[in-house]
Amino acid sequence: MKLSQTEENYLKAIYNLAYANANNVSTTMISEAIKTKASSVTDMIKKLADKDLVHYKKYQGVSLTKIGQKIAVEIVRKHRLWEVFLLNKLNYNWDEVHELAEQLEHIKSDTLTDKLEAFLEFPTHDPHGDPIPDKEGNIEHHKDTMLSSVETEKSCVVIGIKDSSDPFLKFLDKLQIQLGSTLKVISKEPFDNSMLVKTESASISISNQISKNIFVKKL
Amino acid sequence: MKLSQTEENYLKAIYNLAYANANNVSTTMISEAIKTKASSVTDMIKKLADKDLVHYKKYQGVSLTKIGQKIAVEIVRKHRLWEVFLLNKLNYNWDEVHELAEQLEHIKSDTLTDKLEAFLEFPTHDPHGDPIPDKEGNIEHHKDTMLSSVETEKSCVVIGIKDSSDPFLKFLDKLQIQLGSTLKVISKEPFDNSMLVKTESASISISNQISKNIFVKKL
DNA sequence: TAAAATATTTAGACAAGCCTAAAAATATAA
DNA sequence: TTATATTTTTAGGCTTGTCTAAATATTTTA
Ligand SMILES: [Mn+2]
Ligand SMILES: [Mn+2]
Ligand SMILES: [Mn+2]
Ligand SMILES: [Mn+2]
Repeated sequence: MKLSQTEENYLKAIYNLAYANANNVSTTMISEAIKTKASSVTDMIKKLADKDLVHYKKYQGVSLTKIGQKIAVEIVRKHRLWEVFLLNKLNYNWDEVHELAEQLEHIKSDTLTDKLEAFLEFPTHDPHGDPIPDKEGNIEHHKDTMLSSVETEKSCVVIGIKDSSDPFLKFLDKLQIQLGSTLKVISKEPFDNSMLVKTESASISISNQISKNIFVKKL
Repeated sequence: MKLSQTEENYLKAIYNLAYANANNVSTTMISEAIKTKASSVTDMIKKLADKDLVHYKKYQGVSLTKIGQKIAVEIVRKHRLWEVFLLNKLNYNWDEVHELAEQLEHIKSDTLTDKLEAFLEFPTHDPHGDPIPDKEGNIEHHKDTMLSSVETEKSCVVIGIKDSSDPFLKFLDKLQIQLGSTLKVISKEPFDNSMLVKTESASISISNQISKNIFVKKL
């Protein structure tokens, strides 16, 4: 099945939204993710349903079919591998790779992805800590431990970023927080759920908004 | 100026045709290169002329403007750098890289091409011996010595392939002729302009059709 | 140089993907 | 349980890039 870039982008958006929200994905959610109007989404959903890539009942939202899921995961795999390439080989920063990967993920080839993966020596995670699906589409998801749920006095290691938008990544750079950073929670403020955290280089106050977006592994 | 992939492909086609033919490029030639109908070409030519990328007078064919030329060379640069990447880093063969580079050349970024070039350690030629334009668009063209014009008893080194289509490249593989191969012309057949050539591994008869498509440097 | 052949352009149509405005369905609130 | 608000779909239209068929210009041939 040969899909257009646009169709691929819809599938990926539905995949990501379904993963973050479990249930059926609404027209409006997709329209926000893709930055188009809801009416355009309805049009596309019908096309995808005709191709058996999504389950669709009018007014009830969509979910991916087996095939749709498979294709979406392939795109995610390509996206994340290209991100690794851009960071490791071309020396981009982690806040620059996403936009380029959005383009590169649509390159069509039967062999490219696997060759790229081998060249990168089979990375397991992308620059934002997201897991890279294997050739067969298997993917090892994060356990959902967020920094916000770490107890006072406990230490943890940063293993992923939930919101990997440009500004957030740049902000983390300023705090000198990166994948692999060890953080110790000094104290928590019940008032606003902010926490005082000791990084390798400083003690900083982190709002709940931020600590809810950092995946960690407790030590 | 943000161009569509299609517009970029037209500019590149015009560039290549103009380079191979010197004068104005005809509608039909473009339609054959792009594999579309002449009427579609006329439409696109008008659009490109409106954007000042080509000079166009009805029925007189087109030529690139300064800006059009600049953009075309940038695309050629990207195409050839990606071909080097695919061959050197991902271990593709020289007959497989072109199709993928056709896609990769359209990736948009202010920084990607230069970073890729640096990563590849500033290659000067692509896998088919074609010169890679530099950042400023300067390009060192082949001197046009073809194998067909080498005299009997003289030796030469293969430095480029004029027709770098799949089947021709595969054929050269079979003959064990590659970039850098040393060839010695044993004899020439005036009858059909074929030649007997000694390669590193064998003596082979080469038709004029073939010897006209191999760039060489005389020794 | 006139007729025939070929090349190019125009006219009208279509699919993909998007939009706005309006209608219909669903969800929320009184 | 109605009334109101929100979401989703439909209807109709636009742009890009393509096509076929027909008209027009240029080139070749006689
Ligand atoms: Mn990304
Ligand atoms: Mn990522
Ligand atoms: Mn090529
Ligand atoms: Mn090439």
